[in-house]
Amino acid sequence: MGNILVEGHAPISRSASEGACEVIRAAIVDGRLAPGLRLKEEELARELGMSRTPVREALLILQSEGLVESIPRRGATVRTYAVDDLDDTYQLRALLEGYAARRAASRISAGDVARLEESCDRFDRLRPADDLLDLVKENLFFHNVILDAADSVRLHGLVRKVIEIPLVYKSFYWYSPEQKLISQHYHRQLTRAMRVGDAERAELIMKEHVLEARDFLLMQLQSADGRGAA
Amino acid sequence: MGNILVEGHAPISRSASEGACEVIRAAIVDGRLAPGLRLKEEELARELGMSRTPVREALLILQSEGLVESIPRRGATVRTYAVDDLDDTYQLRALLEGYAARRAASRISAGDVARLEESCDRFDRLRPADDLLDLVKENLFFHNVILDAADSVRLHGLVRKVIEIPLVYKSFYWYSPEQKLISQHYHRQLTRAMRVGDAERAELIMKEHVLEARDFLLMQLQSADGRGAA
DNA sequence: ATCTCAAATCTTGCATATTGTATCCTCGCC
DNA sequence: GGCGAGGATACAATATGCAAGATTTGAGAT
Repeated sequence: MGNILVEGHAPISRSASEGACEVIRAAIVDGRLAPGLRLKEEELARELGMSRTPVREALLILQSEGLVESIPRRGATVRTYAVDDLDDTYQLRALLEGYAARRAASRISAGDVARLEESCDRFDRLRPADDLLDLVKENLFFHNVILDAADSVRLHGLVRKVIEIPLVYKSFYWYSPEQKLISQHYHRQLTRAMRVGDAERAELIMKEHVLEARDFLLMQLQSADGRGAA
Repeated sequence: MGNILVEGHAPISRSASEGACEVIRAAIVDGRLAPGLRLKEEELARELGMSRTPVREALLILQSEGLVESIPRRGATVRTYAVDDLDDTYQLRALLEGYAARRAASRISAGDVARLEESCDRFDRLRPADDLLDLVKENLFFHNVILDAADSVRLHGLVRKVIEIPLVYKSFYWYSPEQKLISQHYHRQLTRAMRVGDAERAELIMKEHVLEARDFLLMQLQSADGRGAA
């Protein structure tokens, strides 16, 4: 690998381990490190300009986050997901994010509602043709505001654990302009439910929103032929 | 600490890190390592008969599991829970275990139903006076069977992350014979719902079961005076 | 007697060395 | 010519060593 890890921005993090963890996580999530790729400690250490120890620690953390699989004595690889797994994951995500939306609806501040509306506006203006990553990020931002408004550190952690999945498995979604429109709609509806504090409705919409994303994703993956694991 | 870590049974685990992890986790969960206690790498390493490296890795894993807190350059401590935190945790547990019960009801095998019934029988025979730990473990076993029957690795992982809380915070529950009777009842009802495959009912009962546990626990903690964090 | 500042000590964080194990390759044997 | 044993190799797992940072303790001053 040709030093795809080191990006422009300076390493803000205090400890080398955390730095390594962030860099590797980012690389996995946005696809620079492809699922299934072998992660050799020494190689990563060399690229990151540190010794193997902090790399080991980073891999350990990523493993417990579920982004990395590690076979004893054989090293670590970027986790691959089977279709079943994705199904499972998205159902959990629907459950948890639905709950988050319900909680958020009765706690959210006016400021956060405004933030949601701004996000919707930005979302409207984005074109899939422009940059897929922007869409993904805006979507993430929207969901994050709700998650924060739910005001439960534990819930936040759990959801993160469930939604942090390599981009490969997500970007399919946004290729379709109709899907983007539908998401736009759901985001607007969610924002409305939040504004008026309708918790039940918020939960319902969020669940459906996530489950539709799952359906679409699974459809894409299946039609992209029978190879379940990517 | 006077070697409270090394228990009788031989270390089955292959790697030293995993072994350390299991031993320390067990010690935390069943209270031999009290919440708030400082965990010094060298001390643990000495007691476990290994070097600091695997201990470090174990602590890292336990940290991501939420059982230990670690301040950079200041070391790790056994995590303490505030009352708010417990509330939060139990609500999530209700959500997740409720979902698990729902899934399990429509998938569970006859063998697992039998296992649930046996667990109920054993539970009936236990007296709080005997050994609190037995009660806690039997309860854990019951919930685990359902969790397994839900047949979702991810869900299992999430629940584990949420229910693995030092025993200190749980044992209160069983001090009261009435609470034990009520739990017994819910376990029986859950088993019945599982047997007939009533998913909605199973979810409902499980949620109520967990939420009542929360209520009782919070009541106990609050009446045990205002010291929220133990 | 108490407060403050500094040195000594303790502890973590990272690096490097060593060991152990699994895989692969090669050479000899069948 | 194919197959298996033994060695070479690559890599992870653990140990050890060293430096930087935090905490504590003690001496001096107020």
